[in-house]
Amino acid sequence: MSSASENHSLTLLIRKLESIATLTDEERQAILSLPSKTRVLAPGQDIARDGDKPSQCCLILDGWACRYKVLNKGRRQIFSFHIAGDIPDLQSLHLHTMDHSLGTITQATVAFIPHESMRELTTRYPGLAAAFWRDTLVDAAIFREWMIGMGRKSAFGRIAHLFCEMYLKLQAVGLARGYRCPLPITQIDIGDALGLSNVHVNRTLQDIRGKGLITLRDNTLVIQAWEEMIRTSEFDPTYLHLEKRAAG
Amino acid sequence: MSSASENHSLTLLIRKLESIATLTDEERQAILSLPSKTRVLAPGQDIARDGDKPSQCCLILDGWACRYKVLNKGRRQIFSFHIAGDIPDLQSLHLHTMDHSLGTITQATVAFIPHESMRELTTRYPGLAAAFWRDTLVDAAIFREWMIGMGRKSAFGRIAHLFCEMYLKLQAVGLARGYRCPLPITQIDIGDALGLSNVHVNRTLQDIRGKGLITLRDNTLVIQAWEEMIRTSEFDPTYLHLEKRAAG
DNA sequence: CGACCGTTTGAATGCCCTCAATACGCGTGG
DNA sequence: CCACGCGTATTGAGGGCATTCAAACGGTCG
Repeated sequence: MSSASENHSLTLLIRKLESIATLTDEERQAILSLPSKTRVLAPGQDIARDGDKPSQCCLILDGWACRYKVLNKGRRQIFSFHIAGDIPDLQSLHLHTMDHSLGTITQATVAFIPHESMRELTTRYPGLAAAFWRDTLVDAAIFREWMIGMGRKSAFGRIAHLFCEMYLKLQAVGLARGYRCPLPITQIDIGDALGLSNVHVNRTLQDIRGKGLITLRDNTLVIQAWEEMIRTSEFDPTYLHLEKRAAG
Repeated sequence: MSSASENHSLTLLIRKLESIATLTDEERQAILSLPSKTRVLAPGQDIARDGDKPSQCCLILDGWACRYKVLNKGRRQIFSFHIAGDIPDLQSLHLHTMDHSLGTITQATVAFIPHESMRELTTRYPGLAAAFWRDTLVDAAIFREWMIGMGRKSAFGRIAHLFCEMYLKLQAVGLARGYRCPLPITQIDIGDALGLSNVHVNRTLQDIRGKGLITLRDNTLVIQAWEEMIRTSEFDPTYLHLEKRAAG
């Protein structure tokens, strides 16, 4: 939590924003001077809960998180998975009441940034406001793509599509290469994200594995047949709006 | 298309923004001086298509539109329905390539505003940028709610939830009252929005009607048992983030 | 009137769910 | 060091919600 290490944390934010926008030196400097507090959170810990009115937002530095909502009878819907560089509750800057929860999946390191500072920053630097705005728009684009899956695709297509998406997202921030990436989520998580039962996720995974398209062991996913995966899942990366390649 | 009528059009935009934010006189004036061209579009006409790179965005003045994407074998997913006051392709301001299409459902009157003008406006007035940003965030919140439906709710719950949502959205802009609202969409549209076949939508509608919860005739929806509707569909309006009531 | 689109109904199928039990992996504690 | 607990993964069986295919009905428009 020293000033030095906090600046280092915010470098990750700069890198993320530069993967979707062009920043001036002044804007970069402004980001580095954001106040932030870094915390290490245990797996399965909530960062913000449905109904909360947060006064800060969080930048994920390491580990995985997800946004979700719990319904009655224990049903759960996961809306998104988040990795290093993401600000999963950026929306709370302008939607003051949380309409869902945000929690860690793995142990995670996160940096908290006060809303007040973010508001000053975006008011002063319209270019940064646009970059952050864009980030939330990509978020929404991913929601739409998941809607397609849940509305119109088979379990096979949904799971394959999710794997392609996560691989590209991780690759974009240098956390994946060679069709290999970490995937520290359970089959229950996958089911809750895609609207499937854990039983059916299991059977479908066996199907995908059996066709030789992927391997998935020890929280590591290897996509062995990329072309076939994107074909059967109708995956088109346009919606991720990855205009530039981040450094690996 | 006279200057006078265009200013009148933009009054609707001011009213919409004031339902989610507070504007200064200067900001209101700035919106009124936006250039715009008004067009009347036929039903089923595309405003922007998947893959397009629009240079303007559109404000709906009258009629209904929807965002959607077509997959192979004629499958279609509708992401959202839009009514007067909405700017359904506002995202194109910062995501330059359309990852889905936008089209009319009914005959519709829309005002087109150049991206360039929107960018100047949001750069100059951070408060307006925040208001527009907030609008896209509410959009995303609605996506999340639809994901819950498609992932975890029955056809009955999904349809009932959609009806509650559309009623409140219409009420917020003065287009509905007394649990009665226009609903100019086909059962096919409902199915494509909620991930159901038109056949099952039809049977489920009969079920909902049979229970005396609604009537739906001549493109008019009447919610006869609001409490029961929100209970069975687990509808909680928080996600719409309607902080203020717009004038009726 | 005929064409067309949306609605309605029937029948058969199927994808996925629920319930249930077993197996596996891992960390904790005896 | 092994037993135990716990969460996850796996397998089996049965059932249900929703789908697909098909056909008939109804309203609107040219």
